[in-house]
Amino acid sequence: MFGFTLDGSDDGARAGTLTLPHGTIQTPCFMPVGTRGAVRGLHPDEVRRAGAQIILGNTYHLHLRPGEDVVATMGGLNRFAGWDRPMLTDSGGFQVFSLSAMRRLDEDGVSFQSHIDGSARRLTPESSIEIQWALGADVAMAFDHLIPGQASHADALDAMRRTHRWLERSRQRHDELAAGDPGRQTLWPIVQGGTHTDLREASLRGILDRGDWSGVAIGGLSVGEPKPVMHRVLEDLAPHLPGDRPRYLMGVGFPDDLIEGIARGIDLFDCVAATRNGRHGSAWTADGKVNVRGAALRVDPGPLDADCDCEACTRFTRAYLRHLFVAEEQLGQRLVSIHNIRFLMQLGETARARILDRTFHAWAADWRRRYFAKGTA
RNA sequence: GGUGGGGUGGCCGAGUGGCUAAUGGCAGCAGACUGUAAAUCUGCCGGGCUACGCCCUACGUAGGUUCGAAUCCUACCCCCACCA
Repeated sequence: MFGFTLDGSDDGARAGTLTLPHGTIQTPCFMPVGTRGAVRGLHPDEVRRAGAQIILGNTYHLHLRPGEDVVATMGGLNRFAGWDRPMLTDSGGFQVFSLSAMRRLDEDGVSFQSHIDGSARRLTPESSIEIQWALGADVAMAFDHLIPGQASHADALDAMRRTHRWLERSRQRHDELAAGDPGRQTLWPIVQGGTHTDLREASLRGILDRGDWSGVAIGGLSVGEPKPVMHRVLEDLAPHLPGDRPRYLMGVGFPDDLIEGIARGIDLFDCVAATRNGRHGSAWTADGKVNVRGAALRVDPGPLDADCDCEACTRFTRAYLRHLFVAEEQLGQRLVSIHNIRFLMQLGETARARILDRTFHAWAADWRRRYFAKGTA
């Protein structure tokens, strides 16, 4: 039910096939984020046509609204959201980080003050797993503690150890729930440890000591640390990660992050930037970023990205997309979101092909040169 | 024709003697965004410079009062409301 086969590799870069209850996924692959059970602004068919193979949901947000009981009653997250392919739910661990101003952390778990109505909400490793089980995604994530990229060794150590303890509890609860239905959902652990090599390795060791996981996630990156540091962490980790399991770099990234991640053995990515930046009028192209609201596009008859096959690029001009943004028509936000998702999906698809014919690194070098040439990325 | 109100930077609109190149908002321009508290946020926005400072031009027009005026006075032009 949960499998991963390596279809090919090219000096560290990997191409694989991940099997999940709702379908298979060809990697490397970007996963669009649908925090509240919807990829912001988009119809599931649009997300699918952009090439998405799997999307995310979020434990904290779906727990607050509509509540996992509602989702479970309505047949689970897939049916509820009209998405019949694989899904993954984040544990709420990221909200411990992003909502740090309105939560209190203790050893047992985290107490939030709801960002919606101020009410008290509590997440523990056990409750996060219970919520995720009720939501019913193919992959559940362990409840982790991530910290800013500048965190000290001491703080990173503390958070890493807590993540270990919480992983133990997450796994136990998940085992209990999955005992009666082992093919329903798998649980993935998350490597923490900040920017510190010894902690990253210790984190991974602690994870591998605690079970035989069907996938391993790397978290706590792209949270304020310089990009070269993230690259170094990935390089530190690569030799120690199980070769026959998918590797998921959480919360990353931008196009160049996908290239760098893939080059260092990452198989899966997720990031809100494709849709958020899309809504904000920033589009990715092979030649770097394009500010869709910019005056330069006023009468530009060309497509956003000449090499892209998305619904925005094959049908509309840059001038029209700019007009939609200037006029604040929602269609603009949707089209650029679609484009950005498609752009990252295409990146994964092309990288996969290049890995399989073992020309990935040369291709990546060309890609970087072109992407950064104009200095807009 | 009379009475009253008003004319401020691309637009709307504060400001009623110095701290005003002039609050705000809009429009315009540029930028940010990485497991989504984000259809959000930030910066610029009269002109010119040997620019973290200086110089010019500016609050309907023309004069005047004053050390100093968008702010006070006079005349004129225009707009609005009401009365004839």
